[in-house]
Amino acid sequence: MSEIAVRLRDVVAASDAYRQTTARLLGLGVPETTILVHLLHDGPRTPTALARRVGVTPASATAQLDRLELAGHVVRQANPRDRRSVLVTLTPQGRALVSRIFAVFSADVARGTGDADPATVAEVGRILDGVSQELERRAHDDRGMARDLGLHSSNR
Amino acid sequence: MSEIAVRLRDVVAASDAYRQTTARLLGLGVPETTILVHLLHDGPRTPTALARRVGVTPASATAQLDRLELAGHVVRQANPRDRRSVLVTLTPQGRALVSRIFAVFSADVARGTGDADPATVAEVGRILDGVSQELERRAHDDRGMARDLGLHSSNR
DNA sequence: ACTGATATCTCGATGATCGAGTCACAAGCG
DNA sequence: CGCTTGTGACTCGATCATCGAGATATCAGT
Repeated sequence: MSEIAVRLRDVVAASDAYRQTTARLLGLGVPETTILVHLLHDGPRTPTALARRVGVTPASATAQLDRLELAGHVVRQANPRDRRSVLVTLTPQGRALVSRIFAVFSADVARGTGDADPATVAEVGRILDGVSQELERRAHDDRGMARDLGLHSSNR
Repeated sequence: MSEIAVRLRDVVAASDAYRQTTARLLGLGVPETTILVHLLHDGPRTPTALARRVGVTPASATAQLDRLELAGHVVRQANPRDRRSVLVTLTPQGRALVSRIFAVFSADVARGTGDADPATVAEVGRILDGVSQELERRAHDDRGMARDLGLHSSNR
């Protein structure tokens, strides 16, 4: 149980280093690269939604998207459903780039998992899914987190 | 195989949000909190070693350690083995704080794993261990990463 | 002793990020 | 239909963390 937590800590630390290296080699920032990956898997999104996903303010997302757009990786399109908002979509070039990024990551992960049998791999996937959902849920539960961390005062 | 990579992406994304929330509630930055966790599990370390672990320059580590020291979470001690360097160690208060942080994280992870049987959990731990080692190794292999990402130009 | 490498810190400058304010549009109300 | 409230994106000024380079001290090997 705590075994898994320790391993996860190491995986997250390794992922940090991995993402930094990837972003540096591509000449991008880590948040920008994270945005690209989210766009690949989630489809077109508004700047505000991306900002929430990456954990920055919408003001920062504007600047990051400016950089990505200047580099030709994304474009802003009008949102037919809501004329206030903008849909950020990957360009073919951006899609090709992030596909390559994720393919390399997938290959590295597969190399790391070794030769586990498919049933075990499926089980691991199920467990990881539960963990990510729980962590995501907790990350937005300020009240509960503050309580469990032993903080009496509420916000900021 | 790619199944695991997708799950890991979600786990890392959730961890990002989780760490941001934790740091914010504690009145610390994410890098500072990361330093505390590393100190808990790895024992006293030099500023340079911590900087490498967290992925910042030693100059930034100096400022982060200043903040942590000011808050009373760590102290700098002379290194008997090398008088150039400094050993950063947790204060009792800092140790208590980061223990609480990790205990909460562990509980959340355990809640996320659900009621998997011990054998499966052990297998998951083994696989995660392999993945973190592979990612760590790759993160420091600029040459190979650049090649696999399809970049001809070498450095920076 | 000397040389090159390493560790830490300081300092100035750069740059990203944030908060507040602005404008445009949406949705719900009477 | 007007009116009000809420939401989305952007701009701007200011702040703050981070970086690169330099200075100092120490180590290790010749």
